[in-house]
Amino acid sequence: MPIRAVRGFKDVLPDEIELWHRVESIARGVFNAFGLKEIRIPLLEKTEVFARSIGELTDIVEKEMYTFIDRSGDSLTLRPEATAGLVRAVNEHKLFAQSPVLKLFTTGPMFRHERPQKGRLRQFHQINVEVMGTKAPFSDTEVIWMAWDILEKLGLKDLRLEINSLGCPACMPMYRDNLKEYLEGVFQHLCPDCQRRSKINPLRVFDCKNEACRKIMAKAPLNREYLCTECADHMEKVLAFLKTLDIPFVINPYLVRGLDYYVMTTFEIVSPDLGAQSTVAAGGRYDGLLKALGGPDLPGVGMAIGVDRLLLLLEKDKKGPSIDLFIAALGPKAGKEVIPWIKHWRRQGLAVQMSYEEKGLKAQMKQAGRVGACYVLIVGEDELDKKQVVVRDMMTRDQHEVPVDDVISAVERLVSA
RNA sequence: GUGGGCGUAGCUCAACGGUUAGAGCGUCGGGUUGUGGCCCCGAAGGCUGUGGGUUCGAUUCCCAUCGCUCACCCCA
Repeated sequence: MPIRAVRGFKDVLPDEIELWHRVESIARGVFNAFGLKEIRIPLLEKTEVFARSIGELTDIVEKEMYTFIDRSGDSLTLRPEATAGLVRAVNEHKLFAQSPVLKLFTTGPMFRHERPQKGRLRQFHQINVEVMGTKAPFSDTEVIWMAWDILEKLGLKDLRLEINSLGCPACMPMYRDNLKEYLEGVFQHLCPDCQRRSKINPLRVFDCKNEACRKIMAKAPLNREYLCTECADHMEKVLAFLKTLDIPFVINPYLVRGLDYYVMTTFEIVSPDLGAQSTVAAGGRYDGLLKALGGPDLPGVGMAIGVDRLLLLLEKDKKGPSIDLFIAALGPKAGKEVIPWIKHWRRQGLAVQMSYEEKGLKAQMKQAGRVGACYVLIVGEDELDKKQVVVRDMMTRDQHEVPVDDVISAVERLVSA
């Protein structure tokens, strides 16, 4: 049995890499337009970074983290998400002292020990955006806008933006208490799952697929009735900006985030083509997070795009590899003669290949075709005797002779044309 | 963690319980002794995931195990 990759960890093979580059380059373009700067942070953090921010009682912290004790006895964790570590970094380097508003992005792998399924890997990749230092509703909208823009530029169809306000520390507890009270009243009528949920994460009961639970929850109190005027006002402005930008949305009063630090605006962008794990991008506001990690009381809003899920939605276009020039050298003498030329062309940045093995011309032509060579240079004993080499255009199948002394510039002219 | 589906060539898949487990694609070679793609011919490539059991005989049926996958849960 050959050694396999770890469960839930996937290789990105050469055939797929072009898609990754496409996603990354479009995202970078958008971030540049929105004035974001990139930050790169470690994959490993002290466990408390996540425990204190995500929430001790969340599934992520309770049963999904890759946590271990290292050789010096510290409890470390492979990051299950980016925001906590990023906020830690911002705090540690006092980046908020440089400018009142920080607009940052980062990309990379996250790790959660879940059962793998479609759109859910144990190592998965996110593109993260964080805007810190402002409570302005427009910053919420801008974060959503970036996610929407990237997905749209990638040509995704049928996306749905769902949005909700969770309320702030002033009004959220009021709603939670009321909901809990309601759930306690109907407790024995709920399914076992919901009985559990009602204690741990009461909002999740709204998501239950059980018919009886749904009926019960249809009469449950809704959070929008409990939003304080500040939160309601904030939400209204965020939505108004979305309308101005022609970004369609639906309000989903049951939308919850799985991380404790979220307040007020929360959103998801879902695709109908993804199966059960349909969220391509999601995010929200986390005003208390910096403070919770021992920093100043600065607000923040952010989002994450699930890159692996996004890639499931993109068409793989199968245009194979392509290089500028393939050199078919026949015989050991030609093989040697050609090396200084290759050195020169590669220095110029041309993509040049030749066969490692001494093979017949037919085999080399075949290889040239496979690697997608635009031109083939045929160099054999005959050519060297005549001081002429043959240049073949693989598209038109035309070929002509070029003097050996002129070959370097002749090829450069052809390729640049 | 729980449940369903599936494990046969590098890939996609065939094979009523019955000879030597096949095909397409890909790879390599030949047809063309120095010219790619199309065509024709040929070759290499398999412990049928693994271990037990039933049977005269198992890729096929049963059990276990491992892996993949989808869903629950949860989330990007």
